[in-house]
Amino acid sequence: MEIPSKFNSNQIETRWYSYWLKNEYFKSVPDKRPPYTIVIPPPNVTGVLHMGHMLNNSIQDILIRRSRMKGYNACWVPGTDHASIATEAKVVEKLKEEGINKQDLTREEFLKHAWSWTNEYGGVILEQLKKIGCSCDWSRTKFTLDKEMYESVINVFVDLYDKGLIYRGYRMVNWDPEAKTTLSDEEVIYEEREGKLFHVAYSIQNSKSKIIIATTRPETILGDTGICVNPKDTRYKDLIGQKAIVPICNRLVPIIGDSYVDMEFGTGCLKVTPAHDFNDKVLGEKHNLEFIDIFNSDGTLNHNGLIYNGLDRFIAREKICEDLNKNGNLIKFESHKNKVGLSERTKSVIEPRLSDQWFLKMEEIVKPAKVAVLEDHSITLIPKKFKSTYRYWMQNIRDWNISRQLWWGHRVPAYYYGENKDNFVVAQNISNALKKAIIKTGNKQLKESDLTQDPDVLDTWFSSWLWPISVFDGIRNPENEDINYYYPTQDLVTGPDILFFWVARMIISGFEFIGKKPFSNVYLTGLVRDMKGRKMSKQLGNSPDALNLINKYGADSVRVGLMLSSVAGNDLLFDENLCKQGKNFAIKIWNSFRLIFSWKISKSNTLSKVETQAIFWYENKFQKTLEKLEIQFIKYRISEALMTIYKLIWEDFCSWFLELIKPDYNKPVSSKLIKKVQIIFERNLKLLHPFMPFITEELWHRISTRRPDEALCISKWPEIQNYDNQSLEHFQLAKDIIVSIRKIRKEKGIESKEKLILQMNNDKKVLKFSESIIKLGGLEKIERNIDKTLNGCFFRVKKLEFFMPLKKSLDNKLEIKKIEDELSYAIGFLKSVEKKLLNSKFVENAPKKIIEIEKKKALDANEKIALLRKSLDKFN
RNA sequence: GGGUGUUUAACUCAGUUGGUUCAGAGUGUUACCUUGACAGGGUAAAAGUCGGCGGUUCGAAUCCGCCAACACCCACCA
Repeated sequence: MEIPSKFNSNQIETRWYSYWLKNEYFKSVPDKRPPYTIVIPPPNVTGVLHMGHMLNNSIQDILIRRSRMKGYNACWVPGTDHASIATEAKVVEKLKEEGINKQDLTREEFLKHAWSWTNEYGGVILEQLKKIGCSCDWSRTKFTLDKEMYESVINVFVDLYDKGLIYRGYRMVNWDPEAKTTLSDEEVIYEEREGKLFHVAYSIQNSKSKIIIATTRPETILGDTGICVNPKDTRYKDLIGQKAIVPICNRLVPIIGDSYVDMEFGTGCLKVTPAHDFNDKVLGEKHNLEFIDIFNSDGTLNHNGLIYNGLDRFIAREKICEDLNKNGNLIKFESHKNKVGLSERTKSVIEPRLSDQWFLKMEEIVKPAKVAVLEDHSITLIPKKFKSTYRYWMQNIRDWNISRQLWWGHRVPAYYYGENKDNFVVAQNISNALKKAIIKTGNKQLKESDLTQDPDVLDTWFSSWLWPISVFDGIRNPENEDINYYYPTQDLVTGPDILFFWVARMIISGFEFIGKKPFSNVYLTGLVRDMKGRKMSKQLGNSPDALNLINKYGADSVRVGLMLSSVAGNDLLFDENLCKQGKNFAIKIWNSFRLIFSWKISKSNTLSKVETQAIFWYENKFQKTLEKLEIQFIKYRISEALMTIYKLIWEDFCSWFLELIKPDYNKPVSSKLIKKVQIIFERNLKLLHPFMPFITEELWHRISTRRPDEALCISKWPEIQNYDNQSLEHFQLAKDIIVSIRKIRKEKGIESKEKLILQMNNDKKVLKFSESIIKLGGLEKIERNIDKTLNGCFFRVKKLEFFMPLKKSLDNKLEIKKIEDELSYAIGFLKSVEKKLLNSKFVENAPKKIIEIEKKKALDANEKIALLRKSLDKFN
């Protein structure tokens, strides 16, 4: 097979991905092997691949591919999320461009648009995952709105409702009076605005004194149901328990005490409007205050607004101020900066408004999830620093508001009969609902058409929290083969920003619905940021186009680039140069392959001494590296593992091993050597495959013709074997000597072609790799004795002294100075060690081991000093 | 405002219960090297008072306290 000199990544990527798919290497069905399962964090169905996905999914692919090679039944389940808020917003926007208003559509019409949008763009991101090499079992692809997935969510809702864990309540939501819709927190932007702080006097019942409050929104006075002061505030604490009279509407409201009130702010007195402020709502609930809603849905005042009924909230504000002033209740106003929440789309000021919602009681069901992570450690968070975040959340858990005022999603399975909102039943579908309603009311005349389903849908997380279960249909069918085999899964890889939203809730649901944890390890990646440390976002436009990067550098290289700097849980500053580094690495591997397979092969079946040494050393080095790699993987130090392989291949394999066995120009190598090198090369490819799947598969097939069952991606990961550490130390010594020789060559300007002689006084047996030293040092030979009469220079490695006779005349003074410098350093070092050993406190307190080490340091230093003195003798 | 982290070479990061020959890696930088896989390369070198101050200890990058800067999550102040 001809080997192109240039490596073209794009060509091989498509070829090998379709080869993998054709042979169904990624497909998994339960069998006798142990399972290794990962469920993908489902990306938004309408999303496009960004750097965060690339990082996240590269890590999952590395873990999956390695496990597959290690003999596990690897199953990576892909899929997408319907992402109600994001998707609905996109659809609304698109319709708007076409001149269609959401309000003008029926629910069914809108959903039709949403589905056609989903069918058009949905799954694009999954195709993009294929581009980066993700080895998912695509036959298992799931979407959170698929029929089975939908049913699972509904079943869970009904189940939790029947257990008494779901209840109806109300909650403050962000209301956009212009669009007349609820906004999620993400859709509200806060803007600093210059406003006014009004000081308003409230009379106190049965008293001539007044109490003055400060407010930015005087129109909400009409909804006031309390006055609050800090109980520690000596100015007001005596008033607690008394009643105040709200101006204009003359309502009698209690004066309450709560430490929430900041004594320093305004007058230290707070008016409480529970129906129109997030904090006031909390206070209102805590102190049992009345909730009075004063607004219509369009932001005008309602009947509770009395004479202001029908006026817009901002006009009402001015009128009320005027009237307060007339009545003498407006003491003063001052300018005041505050943050105002605006609707992202309509830019109108949002109005906090009470709204009916569904809630899930959390207190009881979180218990096993707390234990699993914090007590029995059956679930590990990586890195473990996230445990404290997890703990904090779990201890401050609040009931989960699971309803959303949207159409795109799983519709709340509650059915109302009659006008009263409290008359409803919860059921899987309308026919079940009818049965329940008939039983509940005793009215056999009820028809399906008398029932109205709740218009809201469920929070997206209320479907994603079931993901590890529902992808295996474990909710509807808890005893099926898949769920029994694949669940619990092993690893979950995701970002720390959704540790609470998603990860914690999956743990909760796992225990609640299956009675088992959903996964054993959670690997939390960092956020991908740009070189300035900014989060990558569309608004900033600082996110590189992921697919462009792949085209430019190749998928393998981009994967390497991302992995090189991504320590678990630490944000990574993404620099395109890292992809370049990845590409250089790919090219290096490609060229090493070209070198080996360009050699002429002789029929000889022997190995030279250097070749034997090189193979022996590399075998040992490989085993030691493999051992290191296993540890790094156990600890999920994936970027370190990549660096380990990077160095094994670039340094050990290319720079040392290949240089050692490289034949002289145009000389052949023995067939025996080629066979050995081939095995070594194949094993290198195996270690590298999870990180760089495409180039490794390509080279694997170039080495020899393979049957389909011999593909690299399903080949066996090398088993760890014993290795000889001492030999590795001996080779390290040889390397140090070679480096010293190269240094002298450079210093003295000796060409690499010129053969040199190395002399030493020790027995040559101390050098186990002398032939290797001769080859890479460019030596003629190594001699047993140092000839002191010759011109040349000394160097020392460990405790050995070497001398190289040189033809060039040398400046002896310089040589002497160098040795003297080294000597004075050694003497200084010895002194500091001796000082330590003379310190009685050190000797008394330090562990024996440490003292031994110090003693050895002194001994070694003494030996070195002697050696240096001997070298100096030569010059005298 | 509450919480959680981070701060080590020009850059991105390691540094595992305080203790081996004076803190490591990759990239970058500098010098030299091109007919023999690869200039997308090779060989070598330089580069850090471990954020600041104080404490514990025979000994601190590592443990404790305070301060500073930055980041993320939560709540956003009448």
